[in-house]
Amino acid sequence: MDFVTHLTANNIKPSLQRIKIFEYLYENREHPTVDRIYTDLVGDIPTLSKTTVYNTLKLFIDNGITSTFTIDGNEARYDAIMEEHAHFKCNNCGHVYDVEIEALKLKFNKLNDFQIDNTNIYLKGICNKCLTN
Amino acid sequence: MDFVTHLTANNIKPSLQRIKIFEYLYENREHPTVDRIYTDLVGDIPTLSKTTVYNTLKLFIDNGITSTFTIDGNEARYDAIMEEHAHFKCNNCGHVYDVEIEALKLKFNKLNDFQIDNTNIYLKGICNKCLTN
DNA sequence: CATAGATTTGTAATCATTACAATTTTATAA
DNA sequence: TTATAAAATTGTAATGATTACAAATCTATG
Repeated sequence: MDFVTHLTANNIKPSLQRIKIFEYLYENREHPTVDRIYTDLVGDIPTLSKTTVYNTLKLFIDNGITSTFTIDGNEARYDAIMEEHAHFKCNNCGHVYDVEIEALKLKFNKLNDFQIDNTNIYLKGICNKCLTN
Repeated sequence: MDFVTHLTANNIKPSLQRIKIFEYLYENREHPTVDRIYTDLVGDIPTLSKTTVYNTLKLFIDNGITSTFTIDGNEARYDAIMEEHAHFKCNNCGHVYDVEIEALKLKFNKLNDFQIDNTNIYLKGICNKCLTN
């Protein structure tokens, strides 16, 4: 993945901050919060501002290379992966898993006359690791 | 629906505030926010405090007679209906629809070894009314 | 090199939610 | 009934994520 090319291809001028933030999102699949992104990157980019992180993520979302969702209505979380998938949060260990969903379109066929642009699925429960321990 | 009985049956002492708030939720299926609930009820109960609305909704949720979800990660919304259903928000008119989902369990069978306690599905797009106008 | 425009930054404001202590109400016991 | 404890309600202040905004910095172009 060439981040500069990816940004440019999506009409985003590849500044240092933008490259680093997208790189972080792409390599860190833990659905980081703004605070986490900022904390982890400010070592690399000492002048980094949290506002820049917000601005940049908004830009990414507007240009379709990042998605956002919230867990329990708290802080927003970000994801560079655009393939549609669900999230599962373990109520025991707190980890958030990505969950593949294949028959997504099929399921909501009853909404024939609705145009579904965006699907957000968020599951909660206990993960397999916690269940077997 | 006898609200006093319903509250009592769920281990909630039926105070005036609790009855009124649950009644409001039950009769108003527009997924109201805390602010909306407060604003609409403070006429009835002039001493009502927004903190009470928060406390009461938390109590309802803990006792399983109300569910909560968020739209676009903004304010929390509340729902007295406990049957599992999805929400669809029209990006044009802003209305939030309830969407029935039948094969809910089926869909996530791949997560065989995960225990799914809670499913939250949130769709966005354009509703049929807006499409035909 | 100079200037305009874009980007980044820091600070202050906003807004939903929570913490917490005081007040009021309700239930229980003498 | 009255006194007292417990529960519920309330108001105010604090928290924390996000946004607004203006100043500072950087980049590209003539």
